[in-house]
Amino acid sequence: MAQTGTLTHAVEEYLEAIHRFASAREGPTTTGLAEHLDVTPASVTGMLKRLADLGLIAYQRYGRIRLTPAGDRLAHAIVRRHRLAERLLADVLEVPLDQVHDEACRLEHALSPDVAGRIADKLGDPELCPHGHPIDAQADDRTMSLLDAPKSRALVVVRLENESPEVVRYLADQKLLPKARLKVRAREPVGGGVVVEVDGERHTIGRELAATIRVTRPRRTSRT
Amino acid sequence: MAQTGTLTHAVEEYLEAIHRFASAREGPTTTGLAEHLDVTPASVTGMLKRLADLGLIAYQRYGRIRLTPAGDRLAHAIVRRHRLAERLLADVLEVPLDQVHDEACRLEHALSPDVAGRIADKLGDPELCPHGHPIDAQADDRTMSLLDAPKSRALVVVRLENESPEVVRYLADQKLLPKARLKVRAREPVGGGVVVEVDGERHTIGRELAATIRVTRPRRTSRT
DNA sequence: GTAGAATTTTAGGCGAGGCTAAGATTGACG
DNA sequence: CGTCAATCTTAGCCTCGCCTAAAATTCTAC
Ligand SMILES: [Mn+2]
Ligand SMILES: [Mn+2]
Ligand SMILES: [Mn+2]
Ligand SMILES: [Mn+2]
Repeated sequence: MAQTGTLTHAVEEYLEAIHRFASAREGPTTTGLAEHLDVTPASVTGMLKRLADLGLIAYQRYGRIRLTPAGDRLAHAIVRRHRLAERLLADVLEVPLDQVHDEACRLEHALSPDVAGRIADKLGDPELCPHGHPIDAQADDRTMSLLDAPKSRALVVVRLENESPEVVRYLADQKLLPKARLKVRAREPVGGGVVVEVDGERHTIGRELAATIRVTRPRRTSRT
Repeated sequence: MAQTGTLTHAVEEYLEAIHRFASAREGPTTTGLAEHLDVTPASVTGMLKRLADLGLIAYQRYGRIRLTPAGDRLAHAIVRRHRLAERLLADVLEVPLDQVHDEACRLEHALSPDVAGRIADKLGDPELCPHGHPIDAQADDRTMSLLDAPKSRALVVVRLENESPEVVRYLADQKLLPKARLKVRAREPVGGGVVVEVDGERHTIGRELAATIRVTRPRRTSRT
């Protein structure tokens, strides 16, 4: 059983990745993790064994990958540090949004619980990271994927599941960052994209990308 | 020849340590580095070889350890990130001074040049770390060790060469942090300490500790 | 149900960076 | 100058985390 302070960066990175897949309701797979972490599937298998030995995941060969309660607790702590780091970078240091994720992904391993707490204090216990992910409790999720969203209804972007620099930069150009208001105008048939209207303009978002954008009907309270 | 982004944390940590010894006019030694880094002398020898292969230090068995120009440039960059991190922790996040060094010692490896630059911007290009070490150029050093300081003259603490939590906490208690004004009142004979008067009170500082406190005659401009 | 494709795991290997124990070198001192 | 303690290096070993190539398993389609 692993102790909080004793995890290597690699172990933390795997826990974080597994947690992300699970949160996105996507079963973590060997290949998926390999792509996400930019290592080979063989390396993932090796680490999965080690994580299982540490009691952080439940797993047997060729089987499902799931965090144990202990692994989940640790993963949450890591993701929390990541998101607090993102807020510090974005709000205090004014790092451009598309770089924020990658920078935080290194910082998260260097933040002590104490410093993380001080960041939260300093920023007034923010609820969301700059991409719209909750920093603390996962709460119940009333969002839907942009891919599944109904046509012609007012919608708000809640969060971006894909935080890579290219995606964030692209969506920033389209004004599709969290809090952006939009409507789905059309859906192109057979594998085509989603036509959205945002800020008076229409763009087409490809299926794969649309699937990673979570939206909701606007909350009455959020109309500033 | 090593590239900036390609250094491992361990290599960075050794460069930093070697740089610290050199800055403190103390020749870096295998044993000294081993103690500082909390590894065995044998491990240090192994790493020294690797650093020599990388062209970062000039060194041959049983010989002097010196940074090459390339190693020195990298070491400076690392130490600069360390001290900027310290200022961020101390000034923005209000981390207690005695913890600041250790936290920064992990953060320094996770800061990109871009983020380091933004910290410097945000803080208005600070000149000193919270322990009194210069963040950029080393400039000429007019300080002396408290151990060598003349009796009965007004002195100011410039910096603490030893930034460990115990030392910083102890000196904070004695009000001997940078900018503190003091006078040497006496020197105990044979290995004894230095009796200083600070803030109206007298304390005795042991030889070893006194040697790590750098002081100077007060600059006329610094009398606020 | 089975062939072929996709996925996953094993086997074997490597470099980084530690360790211990043992040997080499240096240097201090009588 | 020689001896002995301190310092430093070598030798041999270990774990972590990655790799490639090959084998095993599962999934998909017919
Ligand atoms: Mn990460
Ligand atoms: Mn985020
Ligand atoms: Mn460090
Ligand atoms: Mn400092």
